[in-house]
Amino acid sequence: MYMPGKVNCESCLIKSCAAEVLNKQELQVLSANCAGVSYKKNEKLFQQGFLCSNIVYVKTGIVKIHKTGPLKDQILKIVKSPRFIGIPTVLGGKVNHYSATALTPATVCFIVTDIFKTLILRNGKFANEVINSICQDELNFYDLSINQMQKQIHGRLADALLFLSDEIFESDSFELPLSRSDLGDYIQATRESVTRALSRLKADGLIDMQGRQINLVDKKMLEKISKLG
DNA sequence: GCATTAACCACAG
DNA sequence: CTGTGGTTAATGC
Repeated sequence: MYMPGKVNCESCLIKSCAAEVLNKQELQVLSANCAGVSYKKNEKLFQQGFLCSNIVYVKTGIVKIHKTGPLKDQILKIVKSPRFIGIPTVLGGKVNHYSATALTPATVCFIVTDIFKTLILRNGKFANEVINSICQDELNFYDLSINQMQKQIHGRLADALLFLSDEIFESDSFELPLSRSDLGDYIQATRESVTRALSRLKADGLIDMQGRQINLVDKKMLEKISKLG
């Protein structure tokens, strides 16, 4: 997982919306306090309960945000690059309240916390972008929560498949980056229930599936299941 | 009661 | 890591 490298934020092609509004001098400061790191699949970017020293910007790859509760691990959300993760931790505390793990190979920039805070204080536009992304996150999370609370397993699974298809892969056919058990941690079900629910979808001809290769055949129907719960 | 849902357990590839 | 089957507790007619 180690391969820290210098980065140049000015010429970075995958700048965040927030970094987009920084001026030249600010970008130079950012570059000087930013380190690029590559991760392999299943490597942890940071871990719950550990001191957090940096803010994380995911440049490429897909990452899961997860947290160990009283009983088991739960996946809070799956995010696609480019995206900041861990802003609430940086602004709200010193210890990670959750973990982040790469689901695919990923490249990441670590930004020194103090620099991030300084940019927020100095540049209103930057702060505004950061707030926007936090708000978006919160609204999305409300939706996710309410859906998970009120739907039963078929609805939750349909939600997850549609989410992966629409938001993450932007394709009807993709390879699941999660094991059955992980998928269970994501939709609040056991791995057995996930297996059965997936088999059911396959048997009913709504999806095609070989191992982790998924092809959404009847999206309309999946949306219906998602709606009806 | 009876059916449905989904977790738990055990065993097998 | 997955799939399957039997069992079981909770919930709703």
